[in-house]
Amino acid sequence: MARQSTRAQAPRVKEILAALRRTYPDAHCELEYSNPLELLIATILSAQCTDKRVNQVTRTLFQKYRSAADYARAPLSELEQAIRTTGFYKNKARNIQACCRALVERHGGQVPRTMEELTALEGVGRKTANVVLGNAFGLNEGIVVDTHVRRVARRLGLTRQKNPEKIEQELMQLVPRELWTQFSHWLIWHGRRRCTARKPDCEHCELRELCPSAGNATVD
DNA sequence: CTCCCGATAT
DNA sequence: ATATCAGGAG
Repeated sequence: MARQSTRAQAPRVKEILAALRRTYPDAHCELEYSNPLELLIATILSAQCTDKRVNQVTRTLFQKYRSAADYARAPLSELEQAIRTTGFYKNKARNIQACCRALVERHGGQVPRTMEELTALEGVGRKTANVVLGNAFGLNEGIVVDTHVRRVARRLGLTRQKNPEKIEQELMQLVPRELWTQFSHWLIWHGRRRCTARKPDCEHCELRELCPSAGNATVD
């Protein structure tokens, strides 16, 4: 049987967007930052780690390292220890340093504002680039597809894809561009508060009547 | 596909 | 004990 076209999905998508807006009117980036560089570093640290822990680490990290040059010249072992509790700390420390050295050498110590320049940085893929573009610069260049967006979008039947880039392409066809950044926040908030990975709370879910997985959210 | 990896909820 | 957490690179 044919899967539903994006055109056939359109009315249901509008209802889902309205319900998300109604349920999470204050959804926002929960990583704490005060400039684009801090958001870039926080997002690199957020891989397979809770925002809560990232914020715990960055609160002190951002006092010690204030510019790309600060990370670029720091002893690697010192950087590793400072971020150790976020996990994957050797990769993350190496990526942050290489990334910041590239910022100093190619971008005058500033964070670039294009997808191409961002994803050319070490440790920065489309997900991290979309977080920075959308939240630090207010640019809707794409849709953040993290573990929550992937799981919730699949459970809601908005995509059947598993590859994050294919999921992003399909979601971009379904959601108006001016909502891309908010849409990511809505799905992430929903993924954390209701549609959790291990024990989704379908009984109290505000999207229950719009969700094909309600009651048996077996999709990962 | 595998590897990287500590902290926490279940 | 084990799954999961705002992924990316080889």
